[in-house]
Amino acid sequence: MHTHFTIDCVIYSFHEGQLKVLLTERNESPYSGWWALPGFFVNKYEEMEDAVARISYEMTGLKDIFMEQLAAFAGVKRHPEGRILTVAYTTLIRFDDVKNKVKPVTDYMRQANWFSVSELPELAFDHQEIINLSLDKLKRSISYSTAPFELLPDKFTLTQLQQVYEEILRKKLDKRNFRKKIMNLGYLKELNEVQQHVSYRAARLYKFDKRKFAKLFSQE
Amino acid sequence: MHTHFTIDCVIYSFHEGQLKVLLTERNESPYSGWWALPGFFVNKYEEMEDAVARISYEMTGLKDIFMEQLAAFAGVKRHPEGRILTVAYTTLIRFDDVKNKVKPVTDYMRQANWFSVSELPELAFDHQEIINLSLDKLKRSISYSTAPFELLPDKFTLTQLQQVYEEILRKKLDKRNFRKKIMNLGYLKELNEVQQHVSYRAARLYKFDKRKFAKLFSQE
DNA sequence: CCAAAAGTGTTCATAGTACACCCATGT
DNA sequence: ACATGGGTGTACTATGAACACTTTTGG
Repeated sequence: MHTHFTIDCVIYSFHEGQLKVLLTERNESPYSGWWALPGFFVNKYEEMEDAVARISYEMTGLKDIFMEQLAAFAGVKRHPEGRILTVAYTTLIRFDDVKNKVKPVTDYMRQANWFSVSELPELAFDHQEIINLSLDKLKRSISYSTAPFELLPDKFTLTQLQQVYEEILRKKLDKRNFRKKIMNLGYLKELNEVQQHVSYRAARLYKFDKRKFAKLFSQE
Repeated sequence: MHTHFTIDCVIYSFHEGQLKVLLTERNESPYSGWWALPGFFVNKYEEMEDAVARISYEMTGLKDIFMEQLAAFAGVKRHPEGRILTVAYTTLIRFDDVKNKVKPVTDYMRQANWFSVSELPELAFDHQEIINLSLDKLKRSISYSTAPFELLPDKFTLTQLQQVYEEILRKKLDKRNFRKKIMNLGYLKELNEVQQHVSYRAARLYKFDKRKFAKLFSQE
C-alpha cells in the first residue's frame, strides 16, 4: 500500500541543429556511473509541483523551469529494492539561457551533460523508455504547441525554426512549403533585423508572438 | 519518501445517445456515501497493470477490460491522512456488453452506476478534475483513434456513430459532411443488413474494419 | 397518410504538396 | 569569382464547410 515515489525530468534543448536531452551521471548505487535522467525522491509532505522544481534544480542546477507531466512508471522490477513509482516530467529550454549552468548541486549526481537524442548512451533503469514516450508525445503535439519556440532564442531565422521541426518530426521538410505554412499561422513577427557574423547572406530574424498564438485558441 | 498509492478508473460507455461514466458509491471514510471513480490501493508487490485489472474488477465487477494511463495526481491535500498518489486510467466499453454486470465485489463500495458526463453529482476527492482531464484527452484524440467504435456495438448505424462524435466533441455535426468524411476514411465495412424493430425507415448497419484502420498507420 | 429518421451532391474556400531557380553576402 | 545558405511562386489536389430536399418504413 506504500511505494517509493520519485520524479524524473526529461529536459530538452536545441543546439547545433540537434535536439538534445539533459542527462546526469549517477553517483549512487544502483547504476552508479551510469547516465540517467535527472531525478530523485519526493519528500513526504511535498507537493508534486514543488518536488519537480526542487529536484530539477538539485540534479542539474537549473532554476525556474516549468515542467509538464508526461506519465507515471511503476514497474515493480524497476529497482532492486522493490517498486519505485516515478512520475516523469518534461520541458523545453533555450540552450543559450543555460549553456554554462548545468551542474548538479548534490552529490547524488557527478555531472550533467547534453546528449543528442539520436546518440544516447545506455541509460539506467527504464529511462530510455521514458525518453521514447516523451519524444512521441513531442512529435504528436508539435503543430499545436509553442514547443519549437521554447527551444529557440528570442530572435531566430526561419531556417532555424525549420530545423527544430525537422529534428522533432525526424523528417525533412520543403523550404517553400514550410515558410508558407508557418507565415500563414500568423503568429510570427517579422523583425527589421538580420543575422550577424555569418559568412553568407544574412537571414532575417523573427519573433514568436505569444499573444496572437493564444488568441487562436481562446476564440473557439 | 514513501506515499500511499492508488489507482482510479475512468470507464466510459455510450447509451441512449449519451456519453456515460461509471461511478461507485463509497462505503468508507472519507467521503462515505459520496460518488467517486472506482479506485483503490495498489498492493506492495503488484505491477501497476495488474492492479488496474484487479481494482477495476473489485470496484465494478467488470473483467478483462484494458485501460490506458491518463496521468498521476498527487496533491498532498487530496486526502485527510496525507498524500495519496493516484494514477488514473481510462477505458471505453460497449454498454450492451456490461449493462447488467456492474456491481462491486467488495464492501468498499456500496453500488456502481452509470452517469451522463454532463450531469454528474458532486464527486469525492479531485475526481471531477480527473474526469475533466480525461474528457479533454478523449476530445483531442477522437479523430485518430478507435474510440468511437469501442463505445458502439459491433454493428451500428452511421447516425449512432455521429452521435458518439457529437457527444465527445460536444457539438453538432452536419450529417452529409460527416458521412462523406467517415466513408472516405475507408475503414467502415458496409453490411447488407439494416436495423430491426424501428418504427421508421431502417438504417443500414456498418462494421469497423480494424485491419484497414491499422494499415493507415503502419504505412507511414 | 403521417411521423420519423434515412439518405444523398454541389459549390466554395482553405490547406497541403510537388517542384527549381536567382539573390545577397563574406571571404 | 565562388561558396553558402537566403529567399521566392505556381499549379494541382485534397480536405473541410455550408446548405435542403426526397425516400423509406411502420403504425
